[in-house]
Amino acid sequence: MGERGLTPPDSKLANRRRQVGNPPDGPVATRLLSTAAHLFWRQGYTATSTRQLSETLGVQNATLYHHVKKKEDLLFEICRRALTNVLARARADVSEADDPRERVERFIHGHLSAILEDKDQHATMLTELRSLSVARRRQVVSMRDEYQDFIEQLLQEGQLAGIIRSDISTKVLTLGLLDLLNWAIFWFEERGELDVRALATDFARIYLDGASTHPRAGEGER
Amino acid sequence: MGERGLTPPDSKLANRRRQVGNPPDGPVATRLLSTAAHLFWRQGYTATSTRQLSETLGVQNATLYHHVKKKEDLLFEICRRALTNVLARARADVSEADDPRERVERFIHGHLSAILEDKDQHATMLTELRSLSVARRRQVVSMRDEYQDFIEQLLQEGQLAGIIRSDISTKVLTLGLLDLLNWAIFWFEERGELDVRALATDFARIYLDGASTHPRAGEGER
DNA sequence: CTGTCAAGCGAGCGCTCGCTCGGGAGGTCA
DNA sequence: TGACCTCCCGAGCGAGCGCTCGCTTGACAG
Repeated sequence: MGERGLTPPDSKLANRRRQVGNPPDGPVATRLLSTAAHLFWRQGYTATSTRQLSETLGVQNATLYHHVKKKEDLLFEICRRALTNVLARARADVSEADDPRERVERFIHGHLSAILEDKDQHATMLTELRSLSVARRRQVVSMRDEYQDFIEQLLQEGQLAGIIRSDISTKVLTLGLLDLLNWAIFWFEERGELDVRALATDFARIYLDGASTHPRAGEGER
Repeated sequence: MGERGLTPPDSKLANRRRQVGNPPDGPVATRLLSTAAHLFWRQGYTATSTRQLSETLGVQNATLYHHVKKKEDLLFEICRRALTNVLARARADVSEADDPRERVERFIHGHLSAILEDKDQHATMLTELRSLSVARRRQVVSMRDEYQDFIEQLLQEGQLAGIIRSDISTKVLTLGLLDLLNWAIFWFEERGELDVRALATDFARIYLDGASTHPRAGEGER
């Protein structure tokens, strides 16, 4: 747009910008993915132009293409990292406990922390999958399936141990849990009255013990 | 907006189109919103061009603009209808019962049915809000808030009646429930082994009674 | 028979998109 | 010194975007 008027025609432009610290600062390469994720999440992938991205980074549009081959590469890498992160976090947290119920609780805390502490990345992965090419989408989906299998296994362990109900299929239990957790990303506020740990505790209670008081209506007192 | 398209007294217009051998059939005005919603949901709002939309409808791109003033009008109308629908459905279903727990169960069934039976429209509303202009987004968000208040009230009734736990804030209980229900839209398959009613029953069980087996010795009581 | 109007058309305007090109500045190292 | 590399730049290409234009067609009311 009107950015031509902001930057004087100066050959030492790059140097000067680095000294003065015009944009956010730090090498472009390190800020690239997080900046892209931020814009993609706020505006959507297709609605974010490479020009806006480079402007936010404080470089020319052409410079972007020194670091990346295509715009889509950014989205792909964001999705890949998001899933790698959350899987690593979940595995680590779950492995810290032996009790089946505690393992589920730890998963809930780990998953929620992972996605809410890097909302841009994870939200982009959750909402912009369809903008990837078929081949790459397949790749990401298979990573997502792997993650889903991990949770399914976790819940199945619980079923076998008798602490997770078996009258609902593991699949529905898994997808329901992911629904509950993932989409807090849409409304959770870092600065709100609720912190991540408290929310995770509440969600663990709702998911495991239910929103109703106990014992269940229809069984016993009323 | 596209309110004008209440279907003219079906003339030989459809005939003419049928003779020429053009696509799906029926007056453009009646297919406009559902076709748009379908494309928006599959590909995203920004990624769907007006040319692709008109091509799907079997008309020239210019004709589209006889029915609609701007592309964004379509998105706005889709969001408005989605929220009007789901609110009407929830109100109707809930009012059929007096028992607080049964009211919540009916809400779950009604909400899930409403969104899964018109996935295109509701999914578009859920995922493409950010593409609306500020003023219109505000309008849709306030409709959404109204709906959320309705649910919050429903759950609060339950809390007062003593059948919904009070150690978790009504807000979190509401948002958790909406998370659980809404995002089934991403993975639910019409043709799958699970039908909407069965899924709603499972989700009602998970939400109200929890995924763990009962009773939980010692805690969770209130 | 005529005037009005919804519905649709082909062409194309002004603009932005993703991406490319040839080249320059500065650092490293033989 | 000079060959090479990384990082960045200004300029701009072809394509596609949302949207508008002047015009035609067929149904129908007076």
